[in-house]
Amino acid sequence: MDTKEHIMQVSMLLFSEKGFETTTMRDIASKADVNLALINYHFGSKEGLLKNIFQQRALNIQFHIWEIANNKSIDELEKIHQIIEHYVAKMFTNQEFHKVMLRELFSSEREEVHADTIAIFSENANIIIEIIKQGIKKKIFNKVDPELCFATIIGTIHHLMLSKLLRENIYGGKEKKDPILDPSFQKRVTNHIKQIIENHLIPPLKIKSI
Amino acid sequence: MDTKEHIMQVSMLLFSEKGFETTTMRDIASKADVNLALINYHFGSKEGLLKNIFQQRALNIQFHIWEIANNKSIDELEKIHQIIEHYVAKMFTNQEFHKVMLRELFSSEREEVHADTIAIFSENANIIIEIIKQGIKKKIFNKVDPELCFATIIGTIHHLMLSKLLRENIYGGKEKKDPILDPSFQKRVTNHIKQIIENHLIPPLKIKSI
Amino acid sequence: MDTKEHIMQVSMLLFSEKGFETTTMRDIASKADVNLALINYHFGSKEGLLKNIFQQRALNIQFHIWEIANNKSIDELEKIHQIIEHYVAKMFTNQEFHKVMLRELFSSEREEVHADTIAIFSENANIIIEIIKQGIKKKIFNKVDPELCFATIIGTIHHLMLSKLLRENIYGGKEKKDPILDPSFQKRVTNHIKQIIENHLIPPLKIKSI
Amino acid sequence: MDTKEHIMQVSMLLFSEKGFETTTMRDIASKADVNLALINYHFGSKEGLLKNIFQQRALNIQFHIWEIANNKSIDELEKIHQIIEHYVAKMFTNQEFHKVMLRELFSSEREEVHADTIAIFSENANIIIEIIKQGIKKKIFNKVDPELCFATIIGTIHHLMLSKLLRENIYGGKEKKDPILDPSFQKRVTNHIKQIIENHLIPPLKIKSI
DNA sequence: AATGAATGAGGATTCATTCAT
DNA sequence: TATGAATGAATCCTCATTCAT
Repeated sequence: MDTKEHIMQVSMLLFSEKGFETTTMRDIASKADVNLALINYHFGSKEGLLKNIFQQRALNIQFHIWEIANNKSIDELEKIHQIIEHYVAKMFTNQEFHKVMLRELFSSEREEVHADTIAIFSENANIIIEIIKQGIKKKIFNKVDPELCFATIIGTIHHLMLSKLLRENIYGGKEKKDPILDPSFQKRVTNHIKQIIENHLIPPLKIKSI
Repeated sequence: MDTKEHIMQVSMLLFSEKGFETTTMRDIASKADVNLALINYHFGSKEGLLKNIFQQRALNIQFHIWEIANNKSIDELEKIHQIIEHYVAKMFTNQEFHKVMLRELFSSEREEVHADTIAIFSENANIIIEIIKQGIKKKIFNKVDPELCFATIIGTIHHLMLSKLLRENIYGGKEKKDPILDPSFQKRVTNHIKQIIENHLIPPLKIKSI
Repeated sequence: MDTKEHIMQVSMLLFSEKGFETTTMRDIASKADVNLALINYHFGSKEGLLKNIFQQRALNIQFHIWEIANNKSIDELEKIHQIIEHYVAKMFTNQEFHKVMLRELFSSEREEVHADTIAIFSENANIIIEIIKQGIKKKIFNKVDPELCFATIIGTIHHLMLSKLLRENIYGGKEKKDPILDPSFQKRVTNHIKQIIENHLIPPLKIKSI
Repeated sequence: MDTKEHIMQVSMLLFSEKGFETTTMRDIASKADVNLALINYHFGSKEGLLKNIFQQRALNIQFHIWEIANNKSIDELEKIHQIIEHYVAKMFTNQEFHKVMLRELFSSEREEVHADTIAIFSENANIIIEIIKQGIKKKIFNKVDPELCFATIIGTIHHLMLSKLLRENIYGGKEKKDPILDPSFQKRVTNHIKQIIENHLIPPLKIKSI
């Protein structure tokens, strides 16, 4: 269905901009230029629409993380690096969807969607946490706090998704321009996270002697 | 006015639990056990109520950060440490208010409130960023990315405020118990952020030679 | 058309269970397992479907009453008896249709259908009323109220069609079981109406002794 | 509340004319000349309005029947006569309410209301049935079918409530005028039911001999 | 300061129906 | 004959707000 996909695109945009409750069915219908009743025809309800959006997208995020984790030809540090790169890239290119997802992670209003989102999210978290634990076991990594390392990685990225105005003010430089679409900003963020995590994980130069 | 304060307390709780749009005036009136019309009488409107909550609370956060920044008897690293400690403590003890604030940081629906929140937030951000820049200038710190260091500090903390269910799943240990009220968790978080930031700011090779 | 007939059967069942307005086209389509648009294709509209159901069924009820009325080999009392028997039998075996009919008799919403139903019904009423008048004229019957005798006959039967729950409560005995499908209940009802009407129509003093 | 009572009056009229589902909240609001939202304010929902109407009225019907049943100074036949008189009078003067009630007796859509109505109705039925059983035991009455005697009494009355058009056609005489407001018709109905029931209950052959 | 009643705008959803194929 | 998509009108209800007291 072309129309169905179109409605999902439009509503994802609106949900990401205005939030779920603030976006009305009329908003969606008018922006997508379809009949109001058609949305209910295709998705059953407003919440059904949201669930549909999630089902379609949520899984493929998970898949790539899993692939990285199971790549036997790279070590734990490289895995973490690749995951960071992947996460940042996904968030920056799929902003709308990830804003919607972040909203549902935050808000527990739509219980079912909330629980589902948390479930997917937790699985990814555990993959990353396990990699770190493995690195510690192998003594490649310091004895860090694996869960909170995850919190730092994902928290840093999420923080940058919070608000356009915030990005303009803090990360937009002198011109206060939203850097989200600037590819060099994406690189800057990736590097920062990689380095701060590496500096924390890897023992800082133990045997520097003559 | 005792009643006024009572309404603000109750509504802050509700806003933090259910979000601003989902919380109705009737919810507030019934939970606060006051007449519906009285809320409008005191605060003018629902949004007026929100603004009132912010005005009352937002400033004193700012004040303490500013105080730390201007404490001439401590160096930049110590300033960063104290700020991290302060932030974590505030967030954990004032959960409700900070959830509401985080929501308004995220959502741009109520433009004025959003802008005000961002403004306050940005000021705090700049204070911290300036400290880091100062540290770099003094060559106490590495040449890190000051803005993104702030993103990491605040992002890590905010991530832990996102959702009770998330905390239970990822940070709740085997019993999956929300650790937010556990004082040792607060300590754990503080230490993690302090260390990860320190490892990143301070040149790894300090005295490691003969 | 097999499909057409099938749709009518299914919709009659639904109309009798839930009423006309409460039954939706979707209900019918899904229960009959046909496409929604097909119903409109065949019957023009929801009301068209109802009319079709009536046209198909209503006439043959009338016919039999008329036949009994014109049977010259039986007297008026016997005619009344046969009509009672016929009515009760029809109502009990064709419950669904008669519930729909009773509904339309009661509700004047769909004016045309209501008027048609009343028209058919009134004709039958008049046939019965005429028989009673004839009996009075012939002095076989007492000087009763012919119209209200009809009201009693038909009212008693209709009362038993009102509600399953009512039948269970009042006529279901100790086990509160709906007696409508029990053939002995049908006999009991027939006998009761026959007797009460006979006791009223026929002069009580039959065996004048010395 | 005067307004509340007014809304109930108006909606009872509309429900009796058009039925519950066909009557819209807008119909009620406009006919009662009140704001649409006010109805929900007072009654919570459309069904709440219906329930309110029932609660207010249903009980006092029951009370009078019970009083008659427990009057020790009159015999069973007199009790039946008084009940018939009472029922007919109530139905004719409170047409609207009784039409609404009859509708809910018939329709099982609003389950709770249906069950409540049946419950009240069944209680009244049992009072009457018990009187008849008592009469049979005392050998004042014939061995009739007590439940179906009740069906006849109430069925005859209900039949006359079914439809204005029906009354005009069958009971309206030559001018086809709805006799419901004609007091002589009420008397005629009362007498008919009294007689037909008496003829059935009381042994026909009393002392008719020399 | 406080209240119960009332309001108007707007919410999601459901409905019978129609269209294009 | 049959269908999936689409439509417009109408449904009940909820909301923040205001009014009179």
